[in-house]
Amino acid sequence: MLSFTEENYLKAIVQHTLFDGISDEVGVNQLASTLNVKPATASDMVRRLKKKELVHYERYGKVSLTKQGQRLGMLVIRRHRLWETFLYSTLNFSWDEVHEVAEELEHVHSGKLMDRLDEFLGYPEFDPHGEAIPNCEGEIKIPFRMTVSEMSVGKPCKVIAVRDESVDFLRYLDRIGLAIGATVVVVHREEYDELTTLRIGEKDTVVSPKLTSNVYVVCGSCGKTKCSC
Amino acid sequence: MLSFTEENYLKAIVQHTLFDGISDEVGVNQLASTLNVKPATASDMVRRLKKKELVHYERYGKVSLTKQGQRLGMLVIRRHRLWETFLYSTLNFSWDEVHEVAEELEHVHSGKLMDRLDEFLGYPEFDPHGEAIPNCEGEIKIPFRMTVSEMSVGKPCKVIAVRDESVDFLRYLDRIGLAIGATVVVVHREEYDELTTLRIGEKDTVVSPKLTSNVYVVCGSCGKTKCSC
DNA sequence: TATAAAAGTTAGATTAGTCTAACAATAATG
DNA sequence: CATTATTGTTAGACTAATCTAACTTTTATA
Repeated sequence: MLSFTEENYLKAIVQHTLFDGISDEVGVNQLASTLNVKPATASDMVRRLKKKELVHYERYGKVSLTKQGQRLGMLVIRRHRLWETFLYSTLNFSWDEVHEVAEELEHVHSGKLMDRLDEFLGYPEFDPHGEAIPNCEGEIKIPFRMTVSEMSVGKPCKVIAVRDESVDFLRYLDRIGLAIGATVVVVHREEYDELTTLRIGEKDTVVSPKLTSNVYVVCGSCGKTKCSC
Repeated sequence: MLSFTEENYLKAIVQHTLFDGISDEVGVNQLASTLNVKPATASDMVRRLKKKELVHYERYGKVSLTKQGQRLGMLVIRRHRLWETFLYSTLNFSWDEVHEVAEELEHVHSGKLMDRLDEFLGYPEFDPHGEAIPNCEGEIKIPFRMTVSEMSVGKPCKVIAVRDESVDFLRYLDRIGLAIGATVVVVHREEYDELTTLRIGEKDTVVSPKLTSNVYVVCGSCGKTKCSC
């Protein structure tokens, strides 16, 4: 049985290698900073995960997941996302409240519980932030996704998910009317300071690259990520 | 914020002092044995709980709860019993499966979550074992209860709760048809070996004092614990 | 009431997870 | 390519929760 800490490390490694996927490996310092621990701590822990055959790792090298490590990490994420969905759809939490509570619920180790909850929720495909929910084997289809920052000017597109789950970010989106399913158009992109003017509904809002790079969209006409509309 | 361990100690002290209530204090060894730790461990821990002002305690003395300790212990029990009810009524777990999972869920610290869950469940008064659920202040009406072992011969009575939540015990009850709400009659009580013959529905079953002392009942005619029917 | 049994404590060790401070290896850059 | 910056490691210390082994206090009983 994995400890909370071990599960959090695996989850963080999945995020860096599978999801934010520039590379399938991650550095110890990077890991330390996502987990809010000092590099020394992460360095120790990575060696412990290696001994348990959950990660591949060599001294001064990068960290990547073994088959088993990936499976277990994905199951933590499955639990997290199913609980978020439950809190949002069944208990009427708002989308900025669910993450924090799910951080605790995700460590409850009962496969049966998660399968029953999944059934109760009607086998949802996505959590309240639009992220896909892994199946009970820890498998998931990771779609190639586009952010608003990569979207060409004038082309309507539809919001399908958000990457950042922080309360501040999600409340900000609520304020400017940006929700999952909303249609947005990049009205203007200022090269000088990278600010983007976004049309959401009827209203134009100027947003930062920090925002645009955290909102995933598909083409508004064909619904695909890569299209020629 | 309390640790899992601290919460488990408080819960155990509540069980011994408030619920199994012969006395409002409990010994260190007794505590150690319910928590499956060595006396030395419990002795240390009790001193830590005292420093946090959760228990009253003096060297070589007994342990009892402070106001705060009792409140926090009762809230753990509230969470446990609400989750049990959720697992049983919403996710269709059987009554012998709920306890184990609830042991993990009870440590999720979110008052809002519990209040919303309570609302979702329709403010249940009792968990699947017939035990009362404390309110969000940690308060509860502890009824004076009678067990089958105290019931007089020939008098029909109704099962309202069970004390033991172990899988073995609950499956045994299922097998002999003894459920919450069932009517039972003590047909015969053998003084020599304390075995009791119980009529459950149409069938007579011989049971031990271990069983009879773990099943709570009320009078079958008037529904009260103390009656003159 | 003296002694044995039960209950409880203390000292010293262990493991998981964390830290700081000093050091070492690798990568980036003038 | 030498120097600096970044990244990662090691050593030593700390806390929470546990253990064993030896010891002490309280309680029960012969």
